[in-house]
Amino acid sequence: MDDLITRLNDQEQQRYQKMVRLRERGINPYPLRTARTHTARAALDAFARGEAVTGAAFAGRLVALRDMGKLTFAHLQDGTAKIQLLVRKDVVGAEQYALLMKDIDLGDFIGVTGDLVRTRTGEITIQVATFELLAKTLSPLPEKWHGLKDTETRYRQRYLDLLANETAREIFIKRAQIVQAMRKFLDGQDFLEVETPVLQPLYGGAAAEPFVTHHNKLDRDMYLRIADELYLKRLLVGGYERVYEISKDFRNEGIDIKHNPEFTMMECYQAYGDYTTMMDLVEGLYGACALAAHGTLQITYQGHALDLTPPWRRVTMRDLILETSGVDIYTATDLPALLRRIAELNLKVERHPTWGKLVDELFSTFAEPTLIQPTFVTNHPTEISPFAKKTLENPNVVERFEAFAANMELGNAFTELNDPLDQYARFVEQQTQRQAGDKEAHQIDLDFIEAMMHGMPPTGGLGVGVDRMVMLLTDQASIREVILFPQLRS
RNA sequence: GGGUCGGUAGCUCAAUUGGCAGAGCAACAGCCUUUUAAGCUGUGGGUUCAGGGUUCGAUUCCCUGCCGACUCACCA
Repeated sequence: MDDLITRLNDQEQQRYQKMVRLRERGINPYPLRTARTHTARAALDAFARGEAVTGAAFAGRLVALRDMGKLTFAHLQDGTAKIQLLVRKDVVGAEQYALLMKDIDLGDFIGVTGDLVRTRTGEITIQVATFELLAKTLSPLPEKWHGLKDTETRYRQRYLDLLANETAREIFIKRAQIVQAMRKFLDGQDFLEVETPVLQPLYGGAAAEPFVTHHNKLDRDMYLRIADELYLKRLLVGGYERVYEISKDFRNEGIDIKHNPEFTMMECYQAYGDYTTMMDLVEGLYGACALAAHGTLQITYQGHALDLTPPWRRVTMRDLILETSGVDIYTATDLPALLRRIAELNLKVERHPTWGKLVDELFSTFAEPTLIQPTFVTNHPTEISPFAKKTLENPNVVERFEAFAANMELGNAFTELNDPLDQYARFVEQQTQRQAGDKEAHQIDLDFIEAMMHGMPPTGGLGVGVDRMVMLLTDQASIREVILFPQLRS
């Protein structure tokens, strides 16, 4: 403990000395119990309604002190609101008053009792009768006016950000409201919330590199899940018709303004639905969450006015690529033909191109930057969609959509593939990609195939990035602003 | 992983061509009975991210490393 104390800076040393003085006078700086009768919000509201609030007990953090000599104004912040304190030396007594002035610091938790009054300026204020220390603070808090701006400190010591920056506190309240609305919406549609393994012997359900870990007693490597898909579908084989899971997924990829290695995903599956069912679901879900966070479907994101009112625009990937790049992927239907068209556009080609990957590249480069208003982009290449059913008209593309708004992908859904033999063939194709060097291609999951051989109903499935949704609904450009403890470099 | 910019007191920020490292808030000692970024007087507080180099002298210039932001690559 001594080594901790010697590491304290000068302000922390002073606070520590105050704590020692308090103990010497028989005052426990960390008492066991708090007697509270009112939150700041409840008391302010009651008084504003004209009710008298007398002999009330409050608890919170001391966040401002204005010492006028024989009286002091202060502000107490609790979990609900900030409320002004008026402490008069002639009311609390010289000894107590001196305690406040000498040994209680900004940031300390205190409990006060008193009556609510209005000051001359009209502010509803607790006229303090008694006060006591509830918890001593050793480190000074960030400055009251400029707040805390240093991004590294804001993310690494999020508690300081939440204390100093009102908007940060509000974002995570909205996040909770959004997730709550999501659950309520899905529960209301008779979806069953389930939990599936995070720790998996094989990973799958998305194209991504996993985090690898090791089980010591079993002496085998395990993977943190990259998606919930393959386990949730097993539950449809098991007879549940509508299931969903809201959970962390993990992808071992770069970190940037829209990607965190662990992120929250909502996946749901609905038997006897298809991808159009999922479009209706996305519109309903986003609507419910937007209403919970905003009370309206008209939102502003990074300067863009967005209208979430259904129906959202629905456009095929082919039409969108044709419209934005001039390339018709239904004319250039094989790899050599598409490569020739792409060469004309001077577009860079990756090392292991397939027709599907090039289509995706064309889409990302030309079409995606144009997608501001909510849009369902449909009918992706079969090659990059190993879990979706092919369309009747064209086996090169599948019944799939990705939802976009403000150039951000918001969700991904399929008419789920339930043909075990086709599924096996897709896995084999993925394996080929894998052997060609694509680390993100799927491994063959025979256990999943076996499940599907027992029969899976026709199903619509959907994945929605919860962090992305919160970004959109709180107007935040960076995913780090909507994750309490985001991954930083080290 | 590449590029650009940045890291100075507890917090927010200054510091001229390379010449004693400063301010506001916070802290400390005082004054003040209606303030609310209270005010007034005085005081203390620095591994200038770390290590090396150039120089009489480095917060400043150079190199290496660490950390962050943005950006590119990557990313269903």
